[in-house]
Amino acid sequence: MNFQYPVESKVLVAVDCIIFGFDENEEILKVLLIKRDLTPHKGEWSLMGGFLEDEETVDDAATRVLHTLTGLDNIYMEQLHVFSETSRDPVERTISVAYIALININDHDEKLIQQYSARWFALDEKPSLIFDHDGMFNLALERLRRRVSTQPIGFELLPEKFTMRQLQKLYEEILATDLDKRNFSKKINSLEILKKLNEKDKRSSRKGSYLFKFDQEKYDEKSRQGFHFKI
Amino acid sequence: MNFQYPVESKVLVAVDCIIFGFDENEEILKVLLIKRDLTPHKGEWSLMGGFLEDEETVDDAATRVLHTLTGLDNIYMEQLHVFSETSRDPVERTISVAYIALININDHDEKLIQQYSARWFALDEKPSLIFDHDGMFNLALERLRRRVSTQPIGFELLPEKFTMRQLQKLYEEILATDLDKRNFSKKINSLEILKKLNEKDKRSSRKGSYLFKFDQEKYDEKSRQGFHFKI
DNA sequence: ACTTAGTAATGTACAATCTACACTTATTAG
DNA sequence: CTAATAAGTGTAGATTGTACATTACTAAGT
Repeated sequence: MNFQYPVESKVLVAVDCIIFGFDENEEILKVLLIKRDLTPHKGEWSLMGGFLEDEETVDDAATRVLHTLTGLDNIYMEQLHVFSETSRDPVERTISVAYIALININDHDEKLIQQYSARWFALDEKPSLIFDHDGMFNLALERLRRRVSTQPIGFELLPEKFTMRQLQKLYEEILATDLDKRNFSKKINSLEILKKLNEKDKRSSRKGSYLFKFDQEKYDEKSRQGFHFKI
Repeated sequence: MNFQYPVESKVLVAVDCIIFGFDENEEILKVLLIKRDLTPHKGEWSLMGGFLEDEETVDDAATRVLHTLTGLDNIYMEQLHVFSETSRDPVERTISVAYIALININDHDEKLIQQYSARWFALDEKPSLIFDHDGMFNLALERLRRRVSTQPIGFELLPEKFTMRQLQKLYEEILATDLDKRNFSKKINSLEILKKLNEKDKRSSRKGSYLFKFDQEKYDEKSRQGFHFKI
């Protein structure tokens, strides 16, 4: 095409990822942060991010950034919000598209985490972040809280096979509330989107507790029939 | 500051607005579209949009764009999603931040609408739009359907004073469903976020129907106390 | 082989909310 | 004073949510 728009200002576009993980041992939610190695604010904590490249969508860029830090593909990821205060990045005008990502904390590549001086932080130990990253984090947590009640995304934070207790602890942690064990499993089971396996996790007790798997096909089928996930 | 990022590609950033309005007479939801006066696709239907300027946030840009077309300030507006396919705009690489806006269809400035060759379309008469604007519209409608059940934003589409019937028709139209009159008003009243006025709308019947106002203060107070709007 | 320790698994009664459904009331135009 | 028109309202039954305590299972230790 030969058309061109009248001269308009172009800006740098970045993506920043709020990466949540669930620590199975401590049974708490954590966020993955990196020590920034660019000036300004070198050495301070920051979200993992990167700039949009020529042949990428912003989703592509976020996928790339997530892969770079974790070594993982197929990470659950969702666009959060565009942050565009003119002074948000003191270096140059940059707008940033924030993404929420959910990963199983045991899956990621330790070497990469070290290479980027990254660290998992319990939410109540999260340091202050550079630029407007604290705002991004807060919005992400809010969104996660709402999403986890209306979409079956909690499973993204757990291993493929998990116990009912793990799932409950995950929800309790994200929603910052206590739940009744009986009511919780009743509720979850009534959704009919989990497969109960003939396999037990024996680490937690002599009796062992049954493992479950999220049944994506069943969920998709039910969704097509108008089912809405709700916890 | 004297730092500078290594050379990264900058891109054009646009905002595009999906503007919904509720036609009180026809009792249907409509969308405001403009006839594009730029090449390419000159003369085809499009969302109202504009480019991000130097000293603006994307919210500012959307506010400006909305004001330009409607003459209105304080329009309810919400960031929807970033669209960034590399080929989405054939002229130049442009990413667009889509916004949903809700306005009272009777409030806008007729002259401006004419000046921009804009027109309100019933949803089932919406023409195909340029670029990826159909995708933006579809996502906006989905989002509106979810939002209207969980946030008190339906009122943005009605005049300040409205009847219970109008509110119900609005919900029926957005949710594309029929609702029971008794259950609906019971539900709405139980939320206790409307003020019933001592004033009737006599246009619709000899008896006349009471007018209501959304009580923002009461809503804010209840929200602070953990209340969640839900229809 | 029996006891113990420790978590897993499960059911019920009551309260709250949702759903379906139809008649009476108020008003004014004629 | 009658007719026409939409507004306004209640109840019973079904479903869902909530609070709450006991029994079941397993293996390790004696």
